[in-house]
Amino acid sequence: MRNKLENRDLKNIFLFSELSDEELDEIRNFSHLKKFSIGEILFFDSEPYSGLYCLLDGAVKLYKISNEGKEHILHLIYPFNTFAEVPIFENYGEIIKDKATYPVNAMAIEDNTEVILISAKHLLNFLEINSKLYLKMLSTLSKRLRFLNNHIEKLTLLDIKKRLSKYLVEEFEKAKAEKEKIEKKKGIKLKEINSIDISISKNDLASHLGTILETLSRTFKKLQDENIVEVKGKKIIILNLNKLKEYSA
Amino acid sequence: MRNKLENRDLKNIFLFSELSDEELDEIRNFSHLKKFSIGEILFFDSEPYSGLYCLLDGAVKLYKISNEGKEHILHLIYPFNTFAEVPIFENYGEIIKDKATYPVNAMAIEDNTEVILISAKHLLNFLEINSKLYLKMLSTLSKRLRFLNNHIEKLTLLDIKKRLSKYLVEEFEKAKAEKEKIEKKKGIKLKEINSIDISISKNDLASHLGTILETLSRTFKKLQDENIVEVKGKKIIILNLNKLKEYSA
DNA sequence: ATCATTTTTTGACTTAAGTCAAAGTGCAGG
DNA sequence: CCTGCACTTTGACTTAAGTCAAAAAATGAT
Repeated sequence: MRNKLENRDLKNIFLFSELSDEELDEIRNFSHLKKFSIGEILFFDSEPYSGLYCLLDGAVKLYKISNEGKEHILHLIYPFNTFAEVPIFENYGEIIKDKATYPVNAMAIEDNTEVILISAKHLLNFLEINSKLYLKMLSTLSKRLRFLNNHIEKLTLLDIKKRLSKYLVEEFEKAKAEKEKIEKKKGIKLKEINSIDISISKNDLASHLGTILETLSRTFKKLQDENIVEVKGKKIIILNLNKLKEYSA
Repeated sequence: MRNKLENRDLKNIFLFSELSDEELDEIRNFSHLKKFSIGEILFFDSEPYSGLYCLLDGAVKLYKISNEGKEHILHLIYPFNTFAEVPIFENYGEIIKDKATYPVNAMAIEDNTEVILISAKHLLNFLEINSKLYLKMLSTLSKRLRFLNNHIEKLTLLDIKKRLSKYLVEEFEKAKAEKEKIEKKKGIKLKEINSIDISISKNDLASHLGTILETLSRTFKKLQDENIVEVKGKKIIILNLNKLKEYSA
């Protein structure tokens, strides 16, 4: 629980990771901390743009909603990632005219979600002087582009069983990488990972995979019937990783 | 038909539009012209990355293919646009190690498609010295991100009738904007536009809208039966723009 | 523990879109 | 102006996924 924004909060953010304390002080001058409870809206799409967000704690979903109320989650954001950068650069110059809008809706999906809101105008000025940050920003946007590419590929070319399989494999790899990172850092050996903890609601997972809760439930059941996974609420035990990889290929 | 790359070719490209002749000469030093016939592949996804492309003439589709051979077109590229920028910045540093790959497949969809291939390493060096280009690059990527956002929104939240309606409205608006641009430039008055010429094959259009040819055909028929459009081969006459906009909202 | 509320699963049914095959149309080249 | 090939439309059928409703399970407060 933060009451005040500190430099060490900013240090964790890729974009700012190599800045000096003086530079971080400057960033803090045009940033401020905001807190949200689960379900609260950070911003709506089409809302006038106010600035870049960094997530410090909790989780945020970036999503679109159709006229009929159908939702699709484009991104799930976890701590130390930035989001809503696009309007800063899209029509540079226009941001000054306050005509820019957010490209998506953003909602906190955990309690005690803490974010920093960074003024777009000030950041743009800061970047101009600290041009080494441009490459970091370009890297962030490029990675996001590749992510969306892959996301579209999954949505349009794979059926739901394959999409879910792929999601599970990816989450599993992430968890393994995380484990190895901790092992290296602390020099200890942790026990082998054989399951995934789904941190979001099943509803949100369905929406991210481009389907609905019922279909997700049935798809989990299929994988379970084939002895590929075992579903224990939000814990998914991986029984046959190879088969899962086969499906997601 | 170009035999040699000239500075005036580069002038039309947003990224290079404000460079001096000396700077353009430099760019040309690490770029070269390539020509493709319809159906020829510029690059495959997963192929080692060689550099950024700019389209000078013709048209290119950027697409993904599933194991089963299903295709989805993510982008249609028209002259003076750049593509395949992502790998340059994604993991900066890694590009030197030649490990980067293209994120999509690219195929020429018109004869006499002419592109420039710009060496990634050299461009990266050039940008470092001409850092004013960073913002242009950020703008390009940001626009592409918004485009992909909208693309995903359409694919996941709209049915095919709405997707086609939206596509038609967008193409119509584009054609009108183009007309007005010419009118302003030449100071003349052109006759009102009431139709769209679809420049790509119906198959490619279907693939871009996330469907197949037969479904596209049936959907055109529905719009025609409602007296909203009239389909004359590749010419789509817009009979009721308001209704079309209503559908695509 | 018990009850109420939320979340998840299951069942029966509908529907949008895909598949496969055949018929129709148009257009390029001789 | 024909002929052949490619593109497009139409028809009959299948299928994956969505809808609606009810049952079951999990969660959490008292």
